[in-house]
Amino acid sequence: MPETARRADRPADRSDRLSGTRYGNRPTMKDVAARAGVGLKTVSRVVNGEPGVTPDTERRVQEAIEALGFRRNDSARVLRKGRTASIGLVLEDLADPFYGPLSRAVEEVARAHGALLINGSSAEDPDREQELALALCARRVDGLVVIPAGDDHRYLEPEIKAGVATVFVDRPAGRIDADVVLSDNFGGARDGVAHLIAHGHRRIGFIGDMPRIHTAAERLRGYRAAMEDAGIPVEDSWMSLGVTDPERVRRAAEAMLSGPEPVTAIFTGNNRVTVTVIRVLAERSRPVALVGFDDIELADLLQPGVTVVAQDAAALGRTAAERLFRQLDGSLVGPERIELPTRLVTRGSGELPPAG
Amino acid sequence: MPETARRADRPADRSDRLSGTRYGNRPTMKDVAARAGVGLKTVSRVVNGEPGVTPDTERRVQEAIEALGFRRNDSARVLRKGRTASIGLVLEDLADPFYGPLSRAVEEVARAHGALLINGSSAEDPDREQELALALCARRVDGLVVIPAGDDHRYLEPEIKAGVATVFVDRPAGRIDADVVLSDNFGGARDGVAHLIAHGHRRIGFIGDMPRIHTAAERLRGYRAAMEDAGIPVEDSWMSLGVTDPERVRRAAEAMLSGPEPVTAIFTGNNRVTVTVIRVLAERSRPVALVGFDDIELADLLQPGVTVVAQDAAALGRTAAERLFRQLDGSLVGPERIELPTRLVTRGSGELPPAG
DNA sequence: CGTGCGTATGACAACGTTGTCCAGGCTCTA
DNA sequence: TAGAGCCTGGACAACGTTGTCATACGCACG
Repeated sequence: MPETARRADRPADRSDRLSGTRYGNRPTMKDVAARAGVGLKTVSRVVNGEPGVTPDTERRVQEAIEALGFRRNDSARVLRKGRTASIGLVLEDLADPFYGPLSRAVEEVARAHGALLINGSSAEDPDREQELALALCARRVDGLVVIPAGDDHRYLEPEIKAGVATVFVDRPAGRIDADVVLSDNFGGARDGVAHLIAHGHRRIGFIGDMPRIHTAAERLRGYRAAMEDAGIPVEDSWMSLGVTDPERVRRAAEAMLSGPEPVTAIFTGNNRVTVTVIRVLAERSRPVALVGFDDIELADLLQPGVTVVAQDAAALGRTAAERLFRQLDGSLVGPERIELPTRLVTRGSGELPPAG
Repeated sequence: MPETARRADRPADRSDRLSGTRYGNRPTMKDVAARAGVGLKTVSRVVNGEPGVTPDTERRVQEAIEALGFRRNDSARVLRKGRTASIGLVLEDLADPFYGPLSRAVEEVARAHGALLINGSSAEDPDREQELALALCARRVDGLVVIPAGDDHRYLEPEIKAGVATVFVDRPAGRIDADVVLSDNFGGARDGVAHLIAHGHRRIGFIGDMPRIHTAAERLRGYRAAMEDAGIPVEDSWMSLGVTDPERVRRAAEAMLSGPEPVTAIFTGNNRVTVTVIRVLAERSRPVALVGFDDIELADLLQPGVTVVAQDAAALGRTAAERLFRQLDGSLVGPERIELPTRLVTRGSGELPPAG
């Protein structure tokens, strides 16, 4: 059945919204032009605020637009103009409180540049990250902000070569040379652990994510560095890696808190781990010091307040997005790695002296 | 200067990325066809997995696609096909922890239907909401999930008429008839306040947002209803409306906790207010009961644990998105209002007996 | 009064894809 | 072996917009 016939026929078909292939007979510039009795291009001029239209003509066109409920089809516009004024954000999990502010910051920068934000969660799955990133490229986003889930981003090479501005955040890109914005994970962790050492701790536990994740590896490295700087040999039983789900974190924490020589302090490698460890410690009578990487909400209201190494998620997002738009300006020379400082926030749990 | 000339010229121009109007010479199906020595449509068939291509031809095409780094231009596809396989989400603030899970839930449903999610924050500004929603319509999203900031949505009428599926979440649409998915704000608040009354409280304070916001009004109504059911006359000094920024919440709370007849319990109208009130109460020696609307993270770890009326943000998002895709299926009859139940989570703060 | 110029307007092609339709070559059967 | 029918592949138009270019008109000036 030809398209045109379908348009006119069967207006009462109840599944019209879907089966009507086109956008339910949306008016086009041609329709507006016909109604206003002007040429197609004149409508285009009015819609885009281009000069060279008499006030009288403009008024007629505006009336027609109003009457028909016309709205410019940006798909066609994009096809013609080449740029979409939209950027993509691939993150790990929108529901994670860390990414809310980050995402919001990216959005604000995009908005300031007149661009929309399209985003999706990779759920920490490299394949899904790739699928998502390429889908965004197919939509011809002008740029891409990616929080890597995988560690090989060569699949983006053709896209970058084709002009898609790309910035990686939170974790570095894998096997390609690209802009990266990250927190000083190493320095932050080192400072946090040094803080515990400064308060007299020597047996300090570390619970973090798999070292295959860059941030986790860096934080572990910071832990080791601080211990080494203090001349404290690290025992294997103090470290628990690749552990994030609450049950395993709980077991790991309990393990290092038991035995003849339990740890007197714990450094946690991310917010989810921190929360679980707080629960474990709350059930114990003997006080254990705690410093966590990433801030958590209400950390100051707990007893004791939770000392953390805080990252500025919003600053990460903002910096990345700004860098992306500067790529689009063409005002950047080459890929760069930007590291943002972390901040140690002391609230009590990190200042507890060693017990036992 | 003609487009084609520009393409080829000045490859070394350092602002190439921007000034090159087109997508940096991206290969098209035509290019792939030429390289593979086949017709344009054959490439289209291969890309879309349509039948009618010999394995040998398909292989040649695939090789050409690989070699050129071709990626289908979805803008053109959308223009031709009419549907974009993307939906828009207009929410209040991505950084608000309430909207993270909601947004994520919408995304999951979209993904299950093969659609992408484009979103933006209205920052509680009706004009910005409208601007955003219409921008999404210009992109020809198939559907729109809106968390209203304003109370007049007639501007969406032409869009809805043109076939844009639309669902409002968390707050009802203003002045148009549309699908709405919300929490039982009235019932939840009433139950929460009744809970306090059941524990012996009579002088119960209420701190909430401006009643012009639907959810705030409903929660206030729930508060009043519970009090009335218990035969307790409400004094004006117990209620503080339109107060959300921390400083003013603090003053409001302190005011109702002072004087000759202070309240012995407080019901807070949303999570931000709850958090501030927790801080105020933490500084006081005399225990004051507290029930908050919206759950907050780590609420169970505080002393006492915070009793809340919890909404299921993810369920709101999921329900709305599913309803949206059912609109697109054409399997729905008319607009409907769906109310999801809330859940009272007792953790201690709401079970404190009246003091003084 | 004619020429020249500037401004308002419209005709037309192109953007990259997909749907329609037709041609040519093949197989299968009578 | 010829004709019918099927399968593969390609030519072409269309989607709605914008950039380019040509035209027509009005006005000032010589």
